[in-house]
Amino acid sequence: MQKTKRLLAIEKIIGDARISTQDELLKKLKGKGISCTQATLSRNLRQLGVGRIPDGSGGYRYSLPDNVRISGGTPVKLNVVPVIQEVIEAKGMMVIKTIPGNANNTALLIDNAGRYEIAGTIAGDDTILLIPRDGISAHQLHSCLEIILPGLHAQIGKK
Amino acid sequence: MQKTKRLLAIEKIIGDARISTQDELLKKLKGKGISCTQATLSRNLRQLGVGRIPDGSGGYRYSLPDNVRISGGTPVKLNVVPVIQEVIEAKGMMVIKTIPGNANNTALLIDNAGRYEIAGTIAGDDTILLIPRDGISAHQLHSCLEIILPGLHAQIGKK
DNA sequence: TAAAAAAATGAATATATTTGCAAACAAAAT
DNA sequence: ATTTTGTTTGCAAATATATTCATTTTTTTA
Repeated sequence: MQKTKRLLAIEKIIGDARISTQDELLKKLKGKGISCTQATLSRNLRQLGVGRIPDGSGGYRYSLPDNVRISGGTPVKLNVVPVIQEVIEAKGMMVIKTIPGNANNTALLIDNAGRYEIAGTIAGDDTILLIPRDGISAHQLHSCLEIILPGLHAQIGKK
Repeated sequence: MQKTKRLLAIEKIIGDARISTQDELLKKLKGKGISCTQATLSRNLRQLGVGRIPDGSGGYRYSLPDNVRISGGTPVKLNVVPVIQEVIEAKGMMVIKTIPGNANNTALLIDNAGRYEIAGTIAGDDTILLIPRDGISAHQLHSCLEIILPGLHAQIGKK
């Protein structure tokens, strides 16, 4: 599944650099060993919800949707991350433990991110089952979660 | 100064309707007695900081920058808005009543919007206290809430 | 108020993005 | 394993958007 990898790479690039045309993005991808046509990028960008907005200095830049913005974007969601206690992989899925009563909040946040990689979530009181789409690797899933909850892994288990 | 009037009209139209091309916008403007060429719109849109983002259903729509978004901006978040029952002002703060068990979800959503106007929120089971920053007027607070939860006021109390 | 400078505009054109369609590929069903 | 169904992709064409240049309009300055 080449597409998944490409989608992730696109988000990474757009989050990190100021990209103003699809051809520019195309070259960056090539630099990472990923190749496709501009037409495909057009479709992918739409699927990812990536917008094109004035950059304030006469040009345009592509911009991740609000709930996916990575680096220079929105700050870490401090209210949410601390509620997560543990992340466990099982059966190709992911089990997320939260402090009591917070599974729903957190699952909602994950759902709202609208990630391609995630087929769905089921939340109890303090446990979420996160079901990845077929073909998504554990690594990809981790990257994806890290995007939704920046700093997640660094914080788990720390007090 | 024809331009100023046009810029204002553009913001209004884009805030209220789902516009997906500049030609479409051109026609709406004509309907309001304002006429210019597509080239001018292209320049104006950039100047206004208006972006073009996927609308979630296969198309694109123009979108006001975050700090200008007015009425019909982002689509209603169906998971959350229907849970709000009532909004009451008290002591310069705002009390939001939800259906039972949903105060946390909703407060979380508000917190995540990362609005400057809001100093913080406290949520019980079905009630949220929203504390505005000093110097924020009731009107500003309302506008701000309307941005986070578009259509909020229109929906309260209905059904 | 007239002259000079700056900003705004339209027409035409260049550039960029999206889409229809057919082929390649992958997944599901038989 | 083979057929069927659905998804992804590239190519070429269609649309949409941005820009150049000449001109007009507005603002500033003298």
